[in-house]
Amino acid sequence: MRTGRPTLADVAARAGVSTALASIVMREAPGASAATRRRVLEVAAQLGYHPDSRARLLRSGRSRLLGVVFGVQHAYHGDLVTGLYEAAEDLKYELTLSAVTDRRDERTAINSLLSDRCEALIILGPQSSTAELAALAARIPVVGVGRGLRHHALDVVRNDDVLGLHLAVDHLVGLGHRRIVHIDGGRIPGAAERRRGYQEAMRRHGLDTGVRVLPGGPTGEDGAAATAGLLADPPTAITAFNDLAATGVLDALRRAGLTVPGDVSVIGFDDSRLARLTYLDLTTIAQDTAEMTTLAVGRAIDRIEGTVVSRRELVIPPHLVVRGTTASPPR
Amino acid sequence: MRTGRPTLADVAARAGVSTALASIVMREAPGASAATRRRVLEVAAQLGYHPDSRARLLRSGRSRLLGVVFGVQHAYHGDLVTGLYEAAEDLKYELTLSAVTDRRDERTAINSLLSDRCEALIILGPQSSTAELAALAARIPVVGVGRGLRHHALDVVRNDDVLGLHLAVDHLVGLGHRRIVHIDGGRIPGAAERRRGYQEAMRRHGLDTGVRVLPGGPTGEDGAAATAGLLADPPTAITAFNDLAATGVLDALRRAGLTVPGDVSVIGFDDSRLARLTYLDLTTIAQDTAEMTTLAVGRAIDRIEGTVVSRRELVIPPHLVVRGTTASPPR
DNA sequence: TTGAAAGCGCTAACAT
DNA sequence: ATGTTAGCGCTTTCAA
Repeated sequence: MRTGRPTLADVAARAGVSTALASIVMREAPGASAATRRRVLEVAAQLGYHPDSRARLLRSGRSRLLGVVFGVQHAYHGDLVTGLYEAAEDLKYELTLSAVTDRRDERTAINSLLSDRCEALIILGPQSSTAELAALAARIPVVGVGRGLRHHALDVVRNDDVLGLHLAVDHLVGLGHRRIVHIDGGRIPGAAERRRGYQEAMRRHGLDTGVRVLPGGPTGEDGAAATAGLLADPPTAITAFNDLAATGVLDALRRAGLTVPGDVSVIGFDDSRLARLTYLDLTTIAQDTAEMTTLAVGRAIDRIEGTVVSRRELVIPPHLVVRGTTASPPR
Repeated sequence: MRTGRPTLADVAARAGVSTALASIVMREAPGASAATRRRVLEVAAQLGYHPDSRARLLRSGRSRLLGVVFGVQHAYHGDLVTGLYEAAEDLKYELTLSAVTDRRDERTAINSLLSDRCEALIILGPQSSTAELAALAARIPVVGVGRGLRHHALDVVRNDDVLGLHLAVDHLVGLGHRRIVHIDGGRIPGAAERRRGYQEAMRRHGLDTGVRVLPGGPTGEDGAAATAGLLADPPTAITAFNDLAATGVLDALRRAGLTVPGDVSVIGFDDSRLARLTYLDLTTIAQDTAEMTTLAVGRAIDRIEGTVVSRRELVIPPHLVVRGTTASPPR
């Protein structure tokens, strides 16, 4: 039984070359003959050799590592991580993931990344205070994704939540709705912007007097509870803070004997997996995930490489996804 | 402006001690006076020093790192990763995550972990062939989670899918159902076991002649399609391969004018977030996530530390979660 | 309790 | 094209 894993020295010895030469081969750097290259690679495969990334990075000074903090429970973060991998790969950087869970907070996740010598941090749905993140940014580039962070030292890539609700309201008004209610997200990041987007769009359509915002929250229960208060005099359309809340809205409406979209139209927000279920078939607002991840990685690398960048906050327009929960109002 | 991040040498110099002593303090190892400890820690905080985990691990030989391969898009993997973090923390090991995405395959994910010098691999829902994993296991302990892998070199922690369907059928029979249909998962891992569990349980209740397995799959569409074939002569209860398929079943039933659970009872499998939505309120079979993750980490560490282990496959009993989609059959 | 020195596995600079 | 040497930042002897 072998005690350790093979090192570059093992490979070099067995191939009858110096470690430096073996290193050149493993790195696919120029400066080795085809024959040597072949032999070294063969021995490496035979020995099951994998370069030690820690030694490699330790020596070469740079890690070309992008640290990503994400909520492993957030379905949407999964989509974002997928996009980040693609964007990073194209630019020859690698990702190191650090999860936030119920018992592992963002600080812990960040510290672990710092010890991994990442060259920049991409934080999905940052929860730390702006001050904390700004302090961090003094030592390493920090890019927040999804939540607005107003600070001159922080880069942010986020969805245009205001526009999202403009699109939702425009769609509904286009269908003929005038009595449109917004169910709020409370103090959840993004809620204020969505609320404002709703109000602005309503005014733009001359529906100032119809503006009606109900207190709500991000969960299905929040959506259902808010809807309960609506049943006495139901509107013809409801914009929910997010898809999950929208499911609560749908549930409450149907339990009350109202049909969707026959009696009431409903729009969610996020285009989560949930919305795509044929079972729900929810009209919703989709964030441009690919664009956001590409920009986040690009921005992180710009910072690392000292590229001068003008705008610190990148706001990405979402788009409307029409499915089965919106239609013209009953007449 | 400083060019790099502070090293242990920087901290040591500034605190007026040797790096060896500073190292002792940073590692919380015994052998430094309280005064020294305080001073070093203070300087470290002041400098924003974070130990370089690469150098640290390189030198100390061991990494105490557990590599975790997971599907970043799989909601359930999120639950598992959360559990793994907790289990590892308790045992003083750390986790390194490597995601599988549409464009990043399991092999890539594993190789990256190998280069990180993890001491064991925990693979959630392994997709590689048993042969491939067995070859890997010759070099590093491999623990598969969730999917059965029959090989003497591989450790596996998985849910008892057979028992899961026993529980489902027992529950339905207890409610008075006799006409119970199972919608199959096709070639998805676990489908064969669930099918067998259904058949066994039906026979155990003397319902041999009522055994009816419909071809299906893991998606909502699969569930809906299978249900369509049932509408001419609907059973009083349906066990679906998983929660997602169950949503398709519910949708198809309700569209056909049948009520759940009034006319037909439905049981899912997984207790995913989906099932817990008040909107769905799906009776389902829950895997014991905490138990599985604890055992997976324990088993990985047993292998690393050479503890002798008898059983290579650990099969964890799931439990029934009764919600709103099951009731007594119509009379 | 503290310090000096060696070296983990690798890459980079310089030789040949 | 290939080899030699030094050293990344840390931990680990070993000695003081």
